This record gives sequence, C-alpha cells and structure tokens, in this order.
Amino acid sequence: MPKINPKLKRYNTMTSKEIRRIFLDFFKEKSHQIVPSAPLVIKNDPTLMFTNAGMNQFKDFFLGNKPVTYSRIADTQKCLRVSGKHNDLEEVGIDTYHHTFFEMLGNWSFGDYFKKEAIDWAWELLVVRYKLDKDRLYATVFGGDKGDNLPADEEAFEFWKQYLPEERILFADKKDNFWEMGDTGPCGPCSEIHIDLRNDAERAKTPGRELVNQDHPQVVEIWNLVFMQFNRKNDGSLHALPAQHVDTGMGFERLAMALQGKTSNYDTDVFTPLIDFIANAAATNYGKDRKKDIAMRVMADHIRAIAFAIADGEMPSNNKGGYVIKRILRRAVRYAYTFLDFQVPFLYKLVPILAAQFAETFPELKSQEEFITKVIKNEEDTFLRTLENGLKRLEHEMEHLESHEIPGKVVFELYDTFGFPADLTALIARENHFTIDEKGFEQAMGIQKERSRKDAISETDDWQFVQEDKSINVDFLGYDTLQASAKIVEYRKIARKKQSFYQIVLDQTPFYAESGGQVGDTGYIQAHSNGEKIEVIDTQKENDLIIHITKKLPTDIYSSFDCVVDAKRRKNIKGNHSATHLLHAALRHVLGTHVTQKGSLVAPNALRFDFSHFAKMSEEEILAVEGEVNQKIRENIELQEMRNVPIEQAKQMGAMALFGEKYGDFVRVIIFDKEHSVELCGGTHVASTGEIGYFKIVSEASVASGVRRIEALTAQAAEDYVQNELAQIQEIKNLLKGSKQITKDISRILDEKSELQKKIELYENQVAQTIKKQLLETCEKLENGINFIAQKVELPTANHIRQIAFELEHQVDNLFLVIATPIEGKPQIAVMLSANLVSDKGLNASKIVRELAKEIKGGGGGQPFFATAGGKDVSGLDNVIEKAKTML
RNA sequence: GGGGGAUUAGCUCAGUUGGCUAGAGUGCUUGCAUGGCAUGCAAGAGGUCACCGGUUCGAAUCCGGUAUUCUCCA
Repeated sequence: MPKINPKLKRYNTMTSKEIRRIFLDFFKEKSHQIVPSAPLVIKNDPTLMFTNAGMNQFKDFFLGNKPVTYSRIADTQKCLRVSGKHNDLEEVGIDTYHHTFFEMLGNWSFGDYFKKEAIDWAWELLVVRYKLDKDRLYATVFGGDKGDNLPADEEAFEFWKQYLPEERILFADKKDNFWEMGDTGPCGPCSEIHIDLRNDAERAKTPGRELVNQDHPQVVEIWNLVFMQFNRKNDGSLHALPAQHVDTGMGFERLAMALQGKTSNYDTDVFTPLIDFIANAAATNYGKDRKKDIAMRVMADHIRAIAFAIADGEMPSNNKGGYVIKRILRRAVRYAYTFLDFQVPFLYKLVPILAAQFAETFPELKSQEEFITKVIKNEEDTFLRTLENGLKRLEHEMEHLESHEIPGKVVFELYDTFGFPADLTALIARENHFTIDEKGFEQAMGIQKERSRKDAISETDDWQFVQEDKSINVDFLGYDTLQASAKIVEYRKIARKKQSFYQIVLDQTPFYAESGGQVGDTGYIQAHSNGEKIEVIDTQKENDLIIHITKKLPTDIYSSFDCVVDAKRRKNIKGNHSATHLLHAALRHVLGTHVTQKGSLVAPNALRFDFSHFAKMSEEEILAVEGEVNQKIRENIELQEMRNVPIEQAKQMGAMALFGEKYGDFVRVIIFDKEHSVELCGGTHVASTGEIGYFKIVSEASVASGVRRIEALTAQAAEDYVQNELAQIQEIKNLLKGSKQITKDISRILDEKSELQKKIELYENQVAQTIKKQLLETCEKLENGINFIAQKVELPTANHIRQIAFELEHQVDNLFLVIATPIEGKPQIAVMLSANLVSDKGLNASKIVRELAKEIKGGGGGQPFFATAGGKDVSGLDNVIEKAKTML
C-alpha cells in the first residue's frame, strides 16, 4: 500500500495540473517567455533521436548557431530517455522513480542572469510558493576536476549558504555535477537540489546527506541547475562560450511526488488513473504483489512514451527511433502478458485516459486519439502473434531436444529471428524442467552487436572555421534565386566505410536543404579565384545549419564561390511540392478532415504522400482526388507566399500545422487560393499551379496501420506514364486486329482458351485410356502369380504416366508394371507394384527404377510401390522393357 | 545501415534427407436431414507452391537474384 508521510500530508491537495501551472506562472512573473514543448521526435540532428532534456530545443542558442529570440524562457518539455547512466529501459518499472517518458520543467537564461538568480528563484519557488519543508532540502555543487583543470564552484556554494546550513551543501565530482550534452558541445558545472522524503524515524537514524546521490528511492534529485559556460571539442578540450547561460531541469513527476506527500512517483495523480484502470482490468490491486506492481508500473510508464511518440509522428518500426518505440511497447506487452495474464491487446485502452489527462497541456493526444489507439492495438496484435508463434517453436524444440539444456544458439535464434524474448524462453524452460545455455546466448548476441557496430563506424572531424568572425547566421536565398555568390564559413570531413565526403557551410546559399520531405538541392560551386568547379551532391540540414555535401574540398577555401543550383531538377521538385499541397487539400475534401500528413517525400521524379486514413481508398475516391487536383492545376492559381507571419496569425488563417513539427514564432505560409490550400511550409513552390501541368496518382497502398500512402507523378513524368499506358492499350488493339471493344474481346478469348484447354485435356485422357486398354491386353500372368505388364508407349504428358499407373494398380492384383515413354524428346519411365508384392516379396519400385534408368542414361527414385525416372537417351527405352522382363 | 527468417487454396497453416496425382482445418457452392435455427451428413469448386534464373533425369523442397513481409542489432 502506498504510504503517506503524515508530515507531508497537508500538501496532498495540490494536483499535478496546479503544480505545472504554478511553475509556469512563477517564471512568467520573473519576465520569462513561456514557450510550448518541442516535439518528442527530433529531426535534423544526427546525434539525437528523441528529446531527452528540456534544453534540446535551445541547443542552437547555446552553440551560437542561431540568434536568441528571448533571453529568458520557461516551459514544460516532453522527454524520452531509454538509455543513460541511471536509466536503462530494462530498469524502468523495477523501482518507483525512473521513467522512459517524463516532463521536464525548465527555466533558461541565454546570456542574461546567471548563478545567483537561478539559485534564488529555485529556492523561492520550492520553499515559498510550493511550501516544501526546507529542512528536507540538500544542494550539491561541483567540486572541481583535475583532468579538466577546473576548480570547485565556490560561487554557487556561497549563494546556497544564504539558504542552507553548510552541512547540507555537498560538493560532488564531475560524474554527478558537471553536465554535458554529449561527447561534444556546450557544458558546464551544475548544482542539484535533492529532497529527503523519508519519515522522521529514518531521518533520525541516518542523516540525509549520506544518502544524496546514492540511488535511494526517497532521497532524490528534483532540480538540476546547469551553468553553461564551456564548449567541449572533439579532442576533449574545453573552450569558454561567448556568453554564459542557465539551463535548468526539474522532473515534474518527482516534484509531484514530493508535493503530494507520496513515496513513489507512481502514487501521484500523474499515474494513479492509469494504474487504477490497469489493476481493475487485471482484477487485482496495486501494492499487493511485487511482480504485478512492477508490471503495472511498466505499463503505466511505457504507454505514455508510446502514445506521445506516435502523436509526434514516430511510428513503431524496425529501425532507428521507430524501433525504440517498438521495443518499449513490446516490453509493456510482455509484462502485461506474463505477470497480469493479459492475453489480448489491452494497452491501447489506456490512450483515452491519457488523452483526457493531457487535453490542456499536450492536446496532440486528444486530437489524434483514434489514430494512436489504432496503431498501438495493431502493434499489440502483431506482438501477441509473435509470442504465440515463438511458443510453438519453443515447444517443438523442447520435444526434439535430447538433453535438458536448450542451446544458446536456439535461444538466440528464437529471439533474433522470431522476436521471442529470451527471458520468456528461460521462464518457460524452467517450467518444463529445462535450463538454457545463457553463455551461448550472450555470445551469439555479442557477435550480432559487433557486426552492426562495425558497419556503423564513421568518423566525423571537428568543424574547421574558415572565417575569423563566426557569426553563422546563414541566409537562404533559394526562394528567390538559384545562383548566388558566397564564401565558406566552416567545413568538416566525414569518413565512413572507406568513403569520405565533406560538409560545407556557406555564408549564404541558394541551395535548399532537405526538410519537410523536400529533397536537398544539387548543383555545383565554382571558385572565383581559380575557376575550380566542385559538385554539390546533396544538401542537408543539421539543426539549423544548411550543409552542402561534396566529395572534394575546394583547393582554395578562402575564395568566394559562384553557387549554382541544378535548375531543371529544382523545377521538377517545385511542381511536385505544390502538387503535394493540392493533393493534401483534395484528400481532406474527398475523405474528410481526419486526413493529416504523416510523411512526405518530394523528389524531382515523383512525390509520395503518407496520411492518416483508416480504409483503402476506392477507385472512385482516387479518381475524385486526382480530378480535383487537376482541376486546381487548370485554374492556374497564383502562389501567395507569406514570409515571417506570426504563428498565431497563420493559424487564424486556417494554416495546417503538423504534429511533431517544430515551428518558430514566425512562419512561412504557402497559399494556393485561401479557400483551398493554406499550409505552413518551408519548401519551394511554383509561381502558379498551371506549371504543374498534369497530376497522376500511380499507386495507393498501406504503409502502417491507419496510414495510407499515395505515390504520384506530375508534369512530364505524369505524361510519360499516361503515354506508356496508352501505348500498351494500342498494342493490345493491334494484336486484336484493331478491335474497338478490347475488354470484351479479351474476356472472350480467355473463355475460349479455357474451353479449348478442357477439350484438349479430354482428348488426352481418351488417348491415355486407349493406351491403358492396350496395356491391359498385354498383361501376362506369370507362374508365380504376378501380373506382369511392361510396354513402351506414346503418352501425351508426363502426368498421364502416373495416372495410368495408379489406375492400373486399382484394377489389377499382383501387378508388376513398367511403362516407358518419350515425353517431348526425353525418356521417362515408371514402375508400379501392388502393395502385397512390396510387403511379401520384398520388391522395391525405387530400386528397380534406378536399375532400369541406367539404360536411358538417367536416374530416378520414389517410394517402394511407385517410382519414376527420367534420362537423356530415348533410344534406350526398348532396352528398358527388355531388361524389365529379365528382372523377375 | 547490417544480420536472420518467412512467402503453399478466400483465411490459418502442414508438407520430415529433392521423387504422393500438393494436403488439413476453416470459409464458400450445391444436395440431403430437422417445422425453423444452432448444427449434422455428403458431394463439389478453389493452387502459375511470391517472381526471375540456375543445379538435376526430376524442384514447393537445393543454390543465386528481385519483391513483399516478420524479426534482431546499430
């Protein structure tokens, strides 16, 4: 049973919603801009798949890649952590305070306030506003590091002394109190606030300071204040950042635990609605059985991660981020299945609870509730089937095993190939008095990991700055021009699998970097100084940098360059992108407004559009959509492009924003008739729809549960496609001697064909019957009672040999039959024996046929009573018959 | 991105080292039985064994490639 600490009971009434609101209101008072959470799924950043901290969306501010819009910001950020120093996926749910998905409350200063205000306000919020017991609070500060040549953070220590006695301020080492984003990037010392939630008796027994940072479930960190002042380079060295920043993060769920007087995150109102529902459905109570409790925590935690990830566009799949989501989901199903006996999909039923819970804070769940539910249910179905199949396989293995140890190879195969969890294998093995070879399993797993890792090796060098003044504020000129003059700002080399290429950042560029589905531009840059031409093979975006990818580095990197985009290619891309917008609008008209974009590819030769919809589109619907798009093309609607529109205004104009897409405060709006298509979009478009020329849907298919994909062509490609189809029809007409009713003719021809086939079959059967009669007439009754038939005959097909043989076997007792016949120039023989000859006289058709086959230079086999053989020498058929006569 | 598996009747799947006329269950059609239904009995239709190529006297089965799909790792 969840224990309530009586001392903390008076705060029990503060709901999680209030806690969140108080936090945001507090920092609003302190002149912070409150911003929405960034999507959980990260695009354009190779180092990160999911947002794992509140600061992710501000990374470019810290790096100086992007000008700061507000110097003070606060928000609550959706975060996902599935690996890290204290948070392995396999550990979540075992204890009561780690999560995959969580909210991070944070406040930021970008070159504005620093340590003093950060500490003052943290104290004010926790003690004055939230009224936490100050005697339970501890602070840690950075104690310095010799390796990095850094002193202890005495400054922070001094500020804390105003509020806390010295014995509750602890110095900690680099591992705990020096925050780093990754191997490289912004970093700095940090100061953490911990809270001791134990009861008085325990607090009297052991001082809280001895339990800080010791993984005690009730002495936990609640707030981390990071003082960002360095940038770590690839070589490990630290460099001072141009300005000092504050980055803080407070775990929302833990804060709720502290404020609601609970000893577990799962006992707060963030989780109880989920836990209650699960317990009820499983016909059990939370807090009664340790294993069941763990399962319920796993489910309650994981459903949040899965639902939010799907809402932000990350579908369960078999690679990258999608695979992470799938693994989380499967872990939840596995616990539900094993410990709570859920044999049918269940997790999806939790989605409505979550959606209602977060309707105000994160409305993306509510508005996609049906879709998310469907995706999860489908995935649950798939996995339960996988489990079932795996179970069958495992049982089969155990039946056929000689020893009572299941080899590691088998355990691994079950896991690797059939997705059957190894711990489940172990469990079932134990129940059946088997053991598993864990060592062998680990070994096989190691080989698999090594292989994958080897493949992924790539080396990325540090950025080399070409210009002294690193004011990267790159202008994209490509909306207005396809040619421009520019200088290199920075570059770096990337090596991967014996191949190497360069990434170049220019101070301004007409090259469009891949984003929003539109592929990156190609073209070339040419040095003014020596005329050297370097091909740009792709353009990518990393965070907000436009990166030109080349195979070669210009010899003169200090030159200015003519940058030229492949214009013809871009023209096709533009047409496809505008067509995509028209398609999106048409789909919403024809199918309904539940249609939202789930993915898009805009390439020069084709376009692909994925959208949420729950059924296969009918022929009529496809035609209607295609027709509407072409109608809009013929209307030749002029493009209305608006840059730098405040996002609120854009939304008022009815612009469609996508879930899981990060938008700034100012956006670009693309309009083709304000009554028809208004979208937020950074891509390139035609000046008027007539340029698209013609639009043709080529395929409609499913990509995932609830997601359909349309592939289409425009302009020349669409015309070529139609021409090609027409040419084929013409060819058919020509074959039909200029028929005007080809479908009717073809179906008539097909009917005739099957009729003729039947007639031929009938005729062939008659021939075969005649031959059978002839064979019967040649039947000799030998002295030993055997009815002997051996003849060379002419049969229509190979199948007839079998047919006649089986029929004769029914008609004649004690039969010894040899048929020899040429089929399409090749000799074929068959031997049929009555069953009693096989059992009584030890005759074997297979052996006989092999012996006979020598005469036709071939081989054969079959069963003891019937066997066939083929060969190469037709002239030997007569010898076969002669030889057969001698065999009795 | 790198491994492994699967693809056989409308659906779910068998098919043992290459040699049954490629099967089962379910569904479908028809007939029979019961007043009707659930159902029972009988008969029947339905397969380019994913596709392309190779090895072989012979390939659903072995080998290579393609497509689709499942699965694990990064």
